[in-house]
Order: sequence, then C-alpha cells, then structure tokens
Amino acid sequence: MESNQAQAAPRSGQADFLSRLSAADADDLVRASQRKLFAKNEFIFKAGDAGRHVYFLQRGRVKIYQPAPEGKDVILWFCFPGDMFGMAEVARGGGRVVHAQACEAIEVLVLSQTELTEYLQTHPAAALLIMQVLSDRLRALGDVVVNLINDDAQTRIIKLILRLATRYGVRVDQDIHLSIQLTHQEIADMVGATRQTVTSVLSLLQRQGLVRLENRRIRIDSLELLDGMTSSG
Amino acid sequence: MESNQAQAAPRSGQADFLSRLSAADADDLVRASQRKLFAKNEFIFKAGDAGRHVYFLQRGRVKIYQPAPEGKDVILWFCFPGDMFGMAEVARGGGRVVHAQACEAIEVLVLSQTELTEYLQTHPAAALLIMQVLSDRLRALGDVVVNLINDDAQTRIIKLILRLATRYGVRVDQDIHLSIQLTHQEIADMVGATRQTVTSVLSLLQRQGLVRLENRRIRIDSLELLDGMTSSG
DNA sequence: CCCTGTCTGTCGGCCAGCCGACATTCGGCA
DNA sequence: TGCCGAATGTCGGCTGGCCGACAGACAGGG
Repeated sequence: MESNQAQAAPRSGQADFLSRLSAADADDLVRASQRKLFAKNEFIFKAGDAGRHVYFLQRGRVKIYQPAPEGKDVILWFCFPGDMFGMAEVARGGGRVVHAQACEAIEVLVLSQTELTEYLQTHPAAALLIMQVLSDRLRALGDVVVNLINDDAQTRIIKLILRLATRYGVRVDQDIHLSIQLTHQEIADMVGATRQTVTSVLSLLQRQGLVRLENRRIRIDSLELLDGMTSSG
Repeated sequence: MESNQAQAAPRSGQADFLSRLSAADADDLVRASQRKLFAKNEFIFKAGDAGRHVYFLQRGRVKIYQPAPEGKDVILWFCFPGDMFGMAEVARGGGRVVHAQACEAIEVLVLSQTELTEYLQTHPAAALLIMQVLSDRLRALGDVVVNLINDDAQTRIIKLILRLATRYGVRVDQDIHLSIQLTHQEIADMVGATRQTVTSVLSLLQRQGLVRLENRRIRIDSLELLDGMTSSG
C-alpha cells in the first residue's frame, strides 16, 4: 500500500455521521431535534446520569472519557463536528458510563430516546448509518485493546499519533498538522501511560526529527519514518 | 446433571440477540437465512476475509479474537447460542479484522449483507436490537480498556471472572459454576497477561478458597470475597 | 502587565510482571 | 491401557515504566 494519502483520510474511526446522511434525512433530523449550546469545559452529561438523549455535534469538540474511581481516567475518543455521541446508553438502556465534556464552546442537536426511535422508523438509512458508526467505534476500541496488550509505551504513543493523523490530520507543505490540541496528560490518558512517560517519549521523537510540538499541537514531519518506529526502536 | 440452571443473569455483555427478538421476527430470520454447520476448531471467518455475512449462533460456542502479527492474540469475547457475530464488518464495510473460531461443533444461521439489509428494512425492531447489541459490546470493550489501564494482573483476572460469572455463571448449591472451559493461555489472552502470571494468580486464589478449578472449569466459592479482592492485595 | 495555575521537562528508586527454562500432570485417542 | 501432546506449576533474573518530587516555562485572566 502507498503511504501517500492525499489529505485527511476519509476512512476510519467514528466517521462523521451527519455528512454521510442524505441531505433530506439530515434536514429532517434538524427539524426533529432541538439545538443546544454548552460552554467550554461544561459537561454535556456525566457518568451516572440517566442518559435518555442522543447528541449530534455541530460545532466544537467533545471529549468522551470514562472515569475510574480510584484510578486514572481513560479518554475513549474525541468527537468532532458531524459526530454523534451518547448513542450507546440510549440504545441499551441504563445510565451513562462515560463523561462527555465540551473542550470548547459547542453547539449540538439533541434528540430524546422517543424522538430518536420515531426518527429511525421513518428513516431506515439513518439506522444503518448508526450501525456503521457503532461498528467503527467497536473496531477502533478493539485496536486500542490489542495495542495496550502488545505494545510498549513508545509504540502506543506513536500509533496513537498515526491514528489521529488519519482522522484529524491536515497536510501543510511537507508536514501533517493535527487539528487537535492535546496536553501530555490527555495523551497519557488515551494510551494508558503516565504523563512523565509521554513527555519523555515525545521529546525523544522530537529530537529524532520525526515530529514537532508547537503549542500543544503535534506536527508530523515524516509519516513513513514514524510508522517505521513502531516496536523497533 | 444439574437441574438448577434456571437463572443465569439476564443482563450485561453482548446480550443474547435471538431470544430478545419477537417470535415472529425470529421466525422470519430463520426463513430468510441459511443454516450452516462448522466443526470444532474450524474458522467461520478469519481476519482479512471479505466479510459479507452475518452469523447467528444456534448451538455451540465461538471465540472472537484479534490476531496480532508479531504479538499475542487478544480474545475479545465469546459468543454463545443466541448471539450474533460478524455484524461490525458487514455494517461498516471492509474486510474482517478478527478471527471467529468454533470452540466446538456449532450450528449457525447465515445472512448475506443484502439479505440482512432487506430483513432490517422490514423488521425495524431488529435494527434497534442490533444497535443494542453493538452498544453492549462497546461498553464491554470500554470496560476492558479501563481495566487494562488501571488494574494490576490479579485484579484484571478477578474482574474477568466476575464478568464471566454474571453472564455465563450457573448457581449450583453455594457455588457458581462457569459454563465455560478456559485454558490459562486463553485467560491470559483476555486480560493481557502471560500464561505464567495467570497460573500463579489462579492458584493463589484457589489456596485462599475463593475459587476452585476443576478440569478447566472455574467454580466460584464466594462472589463477595472475590469482589473484595480487587486491587486490595 | 503581573501573577497564578497549569503544563512541561528531568531525575532516581523501586517493583510487577515478562521472559526463558524446566518438571510435572492431565486427558483424549489408538 | 498406554502414549503423546497439551496444559499446568514453579523458579530466578531482568527491566520498562510507575511513582514521587521538584524546577522551569507558559499562558491567559484580572
């Protein structure tokens, strides 16, 4: 396979729900739902809440993470405009198990469980799309598990960067810029390492000229080299 | 042998798809699908296959695991009668990423992608149920990830046993018997530890009288005590 | 503009659990 | 019933990365 992907890959991850919906279906969704705003750092919902609503993100970024009493929080994924979240608990019933927190000021569409059911019955294509999104996330999580079990900290971090790059990367000249700001602590919470380990691995990679870190943004100098580093260095 | 197998736990995990389907819907599913048999240890599909079919398990047990080239395999879950598998790849397109292997002689219902789509359009309740199943698995995998990150090997193993107990446990007198045969290696592949570590933790638990191991079957003497052991030493 | 809280960089000590190696036991099949 | 491969039990040595601790560097709100 070529490594020469033109720009942000269309593939992978919890792929953008809204943009894959037909225009008519999307219009109906907007009509059936309610618009809502949240401030930066505000929680859309928290673990333990009842969880009777689904959200479609229109603007901003949302962090989905699972708190562990007496342990480290684990960031499961981020949602970007077009993404859906809160679906799992609505489908299966039971309360929320994760926190959903706005990383910045955001705008969402909200549907209650009954509104959603109604919408899905009249829009079967949307139901299939939801299955796709859930399946995507399932695979992504499966990959994370395999990663955690098989790879050392450095490899886990590199693979995380590569994963983020295919989904949130933007090509700028030779480099790929990630359209995400992440602290070392957040990265640590995603790969299951400590903050210190992330710091030292990242500065190592930077010294080797594989990535550049500017103001909490990651820039990748060479995808190929980075790819080659996994579990070999 | 035992007459007392009435109530395993109804909840949790990838809950039994077929039995939650209405009788009419289930009948239609049988009619729309094709019956197929696989021998013990035979693969229903392997990672890399095209993946255009969904399976509904009627008899036997199936192991779903993700192979890691140059690493340890990871068992994601087991399927029991009534469970669905192979759904994710059909929904999202792309090839299989996991192996599905028959643990014993099995019997499945098979639907092609087009047959499934057709079926779902005429049976909206089934579509909702599929979302539930996918959501259940998503949550289960999320728990696994949190587990891997926060807990030491002993706690991971205990939590695995407890998880298995709620889903596959059968109460017999004072004890709870797991209706599963597992080798230490398989347990290791589920919790991300080595075979040796599993062996030593299990024999420690056995010496403490919390579990009994008889012929690759786990019997739990005290759920409460076992629960109390997590991450406390 | 300063000041304060958050984020980054770096160090040494320490230990859970991996690795390799081996002996022993089990159980399924001829 | 005997055999053989698979599964289990046990042992040191070694090390990745966690933990705690601290010092500098930002950055953004007042």
